[in-house]
Amino acid sequence: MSVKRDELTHTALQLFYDNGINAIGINEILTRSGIAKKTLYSHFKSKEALLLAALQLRHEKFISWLEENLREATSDTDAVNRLFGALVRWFNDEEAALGHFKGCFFINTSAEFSNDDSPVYQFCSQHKKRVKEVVGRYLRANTDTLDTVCLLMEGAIVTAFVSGETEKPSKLAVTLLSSMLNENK
Amino acid sequence: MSVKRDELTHTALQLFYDNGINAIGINEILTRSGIAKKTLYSHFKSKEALLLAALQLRHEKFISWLEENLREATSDTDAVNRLFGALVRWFNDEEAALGHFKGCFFINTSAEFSNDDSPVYQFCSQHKKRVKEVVGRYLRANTDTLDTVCLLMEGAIVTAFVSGETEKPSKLAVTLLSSMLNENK
DNA sequence: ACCAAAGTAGACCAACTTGTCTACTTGCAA
DNA sequence: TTGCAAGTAGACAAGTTGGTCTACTTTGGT
Repeated sequence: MSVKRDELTHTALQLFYDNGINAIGINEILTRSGIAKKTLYSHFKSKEALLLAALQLRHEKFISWLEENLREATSDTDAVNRLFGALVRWFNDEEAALGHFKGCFFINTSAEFSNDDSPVYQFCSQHKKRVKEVVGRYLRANTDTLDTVCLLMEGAIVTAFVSGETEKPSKLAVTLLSSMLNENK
Repeated sequence: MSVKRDELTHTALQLFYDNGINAIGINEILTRSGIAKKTLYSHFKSKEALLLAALQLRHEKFISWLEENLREATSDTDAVNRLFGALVRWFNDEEAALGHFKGCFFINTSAEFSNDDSPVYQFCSQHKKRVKEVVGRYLRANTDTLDTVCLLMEGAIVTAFVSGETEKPSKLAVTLLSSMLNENK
């Protein structure tokens, strides 16, 4: 695809993630990226279309980051350790691939587009499903365990974001899941 | 205080919670409440001041709802049951006191005011602390257990909001916490 | 009955919103 | 070399934003 299109999507993602969608106008994205308005509207039919592209980009970044961190997991316990270890690094801005931590872009965006049949909300919802699928691929345990892992993950992300607790929740999650996994052996 | 002030705060809370802060203009709040602009600005010095009042109102509503649901708890396990039972009812719009479920107002608002030293963000952060305090008052268990309860609670709220899963996460949380509480006996 | 406080309606302001359009300039391929 | 797609700058439209202000009306306590 076009390089300008990519630049726009990147800039949009950065600004949207940092400030929220409604707080950022199209003009700011243009100034920041140094691209003309006409060019933007030749690639995207509206601000919402640009937002969807930004969400797609973030989705891809997040999924590959996740996959990279789980790829070499040797057991369920190991996978859980790797997952929450990676999350803690993300919360502490030590994961360059994800940028400065500002919570989950999809949760944040849902808050501004919470209408059930908005494509934006649906994309966010879908993203969460996909994340669960990826995590599930690295867990031999049953579905309940997978659901629990994801539940704790959401909790950890939100707690890191609004309470600034970047370490403890993940530690608790790991010990909890470890004992859960050992039981079922 | 003034009745007009209260009406404004109520209307603002409803609209802000349903649509997000930046998506709602002052004029919409005025039309919906049938109150004049001058009156608004005689009670609040800015939109942000009105938002803070709405947050305060929601905070009070939420805390008393929580307290009412936990008040008669007879044990830690019972408290956990009551807590997650109440949450599920909230997710399913069966708790009139909290209105139509749209996730956690404080998480949602943080997404739009994520600057660390914004008073809005700080209020949201504080709210979470207070919630933990209240829950803690009904748990004899140690701090780690309290933290775990809150972690699972955040996870359940977010999952209900973006994935529409209103029952299962809470069920999982309850069984998890039950076995945790029995162990430590 | 009176008067001040508190309300009303809505004009107005300057800045900003998304999106369209014109007119001009590049860079590249046939 | 020509021609065209893809870019540029930015004026412009039409509407919305938060907030101020004037002029008028209602209300409740003494």
